[in-house]
Amino acid sequence: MPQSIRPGERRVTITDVAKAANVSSATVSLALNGSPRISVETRQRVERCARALRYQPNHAAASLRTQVTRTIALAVPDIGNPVYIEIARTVQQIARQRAYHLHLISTESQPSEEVHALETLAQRSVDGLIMISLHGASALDASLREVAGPVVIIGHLQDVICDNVTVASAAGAALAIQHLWAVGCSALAFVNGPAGTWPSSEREKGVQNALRAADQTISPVLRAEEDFTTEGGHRAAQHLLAQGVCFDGLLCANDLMAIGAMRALRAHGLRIPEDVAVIGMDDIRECQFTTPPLSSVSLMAGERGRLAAQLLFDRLGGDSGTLPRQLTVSPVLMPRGSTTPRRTPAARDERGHL
Amino acid sequence: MPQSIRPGERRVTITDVAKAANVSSATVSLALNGSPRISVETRQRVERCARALRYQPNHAAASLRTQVTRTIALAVPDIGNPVYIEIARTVQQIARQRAYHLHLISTESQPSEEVHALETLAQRSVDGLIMISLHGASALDASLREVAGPVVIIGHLQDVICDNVTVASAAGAALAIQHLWAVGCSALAFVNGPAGTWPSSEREKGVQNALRAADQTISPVLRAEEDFTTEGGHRAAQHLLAQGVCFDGLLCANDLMAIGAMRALRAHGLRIPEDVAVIGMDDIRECQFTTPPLSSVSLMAGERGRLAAQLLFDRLGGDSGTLPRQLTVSPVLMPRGSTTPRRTPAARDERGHL
DNA sequence: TTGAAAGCGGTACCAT
DNA sequence: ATGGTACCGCTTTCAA
Repeated sequence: MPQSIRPGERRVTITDVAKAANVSSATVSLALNGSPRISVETRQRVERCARALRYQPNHAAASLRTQVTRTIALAVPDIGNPVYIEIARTVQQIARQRAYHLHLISTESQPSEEVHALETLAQRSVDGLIMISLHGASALDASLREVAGPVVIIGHLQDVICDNVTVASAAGAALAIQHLWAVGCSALAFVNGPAGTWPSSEREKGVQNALRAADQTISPVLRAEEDFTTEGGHRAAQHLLAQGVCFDGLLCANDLMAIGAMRALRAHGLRIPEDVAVIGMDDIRECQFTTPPLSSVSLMAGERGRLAAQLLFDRLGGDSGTLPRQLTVSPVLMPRGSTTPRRTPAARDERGHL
Repeated sequence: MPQSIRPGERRVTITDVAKAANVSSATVSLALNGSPRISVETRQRVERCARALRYQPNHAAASLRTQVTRTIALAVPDIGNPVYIEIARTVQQIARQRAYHLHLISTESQPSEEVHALETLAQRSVDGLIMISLHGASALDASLREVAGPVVIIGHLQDVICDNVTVASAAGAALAIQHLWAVGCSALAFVNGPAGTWPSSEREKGVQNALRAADQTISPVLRAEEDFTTEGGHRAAQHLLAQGVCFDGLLCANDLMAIGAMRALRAHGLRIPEDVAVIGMDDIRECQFTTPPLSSVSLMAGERGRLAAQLLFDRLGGDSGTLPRQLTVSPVLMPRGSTTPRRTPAARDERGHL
């Protein structure tokens, strides 16, 4: 007969439940885990006792024995960037579906923190890891080769030594440049992210490709390197303006920077899109709420998260033998108010940024 | 002599290190944990061997033995809301300082998920928990009373049965209303959040108080209940407009809603702040990047995170006997472009929202 | 200063 | 269908 005992200090264990239900601890374990080898009657009695005693299985004990934690980790470079939050939501959702916990880690893009994240795998804190890395994972290469469990990298990989999901961001940048031309821009500026990161060099490459592919004579493209934040974009645009650079179309390496840049441009008396058309990349939700709404190139964040989670759970599902797989998603142009075509293409000459 | 062995499948344990270093596993444990009772010489040898074998302590085993995980959890209602991210960053930072891991959980405001978060405590997955709850924790009351470890609630608590930090959001709402009057508004509208949540009822109360306290005759205050998202604010504003409601000042229950509302107002041909002054609450970073910049009432998110973490770590530091403490922070008005005073107060009569 | 051994709380094998 | 019991890998007495 189960009775509602309030135990003092000691935690209630499987043994307590066993005693209360007059069975062995082994039986309790089987019953609570829904083994078919236990009679319905016994299972129900055990369940009642467990509930009455408010039994909660000790996670550490179980995972020590089973070598499984039912937890995965997601390491992002910056928890303040909405695009990673987007990925986190998707991954979280899929993890929940599979009854896994999600450990969210913000690495602040520091390699030491990234290595630390990989170590949680070795320490058996988590069963698998999805990591978003901006360094082309080159710094992680060594750690990655000896890693102690399934890892999926979102981002670029020197060699494909583990599953990874990328986006054709060079193509995305080209898409953006072409769009700026299409809406009537002729003098383009390009605010890139920090040098040495893979996203930055890919975007650079995409811009170059677009220029080469264009029939028209090459318009001057200017660059300013800043970090991937709103403040970075703001500073970069101010810098461009201070140098007296003349442009009527601006591509920023991501939306956060574009939002910062728009603010700087407007503070400088420039109208968007009449004087300068602005486009970002990522297509974060905020794009819809700026004035004017910010055009962007979607880098399919949610989709990348979904694919990464899928790859990871494939591995966790036992598919550990097969070779690393690489998935690449294609960017999609999202034109909005910040790049609406000039009504009067001829009026372009009137522009000026003062 | 340590040698760089590449073990096959089996994980390398403390025993492997012990063998390699010709000591017992106990000694390895002591040495690696920096016990002073181990000779320097031995410690260094052990450390060399551990490194050579790439030994990583098994977290489950250690925490099973010590009953400590060095992990805390933070449960937020919605990971998509920047204000919770702000709190998460602060908590993360403090946790890192103390060499604790942070488990971030998004409850989507579902009581079942909140209870689940509490259970991770009982399961010994984490040592402590900070939870942001909108329900006034009344649904959690029962679970909270029997909780198996230190908990800090950010938000309202029916009875102060555990540490908690709140913000005087009623006072904040009053602050906002007074500000709208101060800048020359006379007909106010108020878009509140979902009914039944503590933040909503507090804001309502604050608005009422401000009205009562005002000498002037009471201006009509209108309300629309929506959820705490940009979309919610957008819908609410559209609704107000569609009903032909006349107002020149708008308070939204949070910034996300205010941003959505501004978009709807502008789409309706209204100028901000000339036709309608708009103010939100929370003071999220995005406020600075809207057009015009959104006035807000800071609810001190970062500060609340910091205090909560502090309370929690006090408990984890052994201070478990003392009574629950309750901390309340005061809101701060952050006036920006969306509520700049009318140049010509008389011109108010000209306003109209079509 | 170091080693032997007893757990921590489950799970899973092997009996019965 | 159930019970006995040997682990999982580490920490921590207690002895030597």
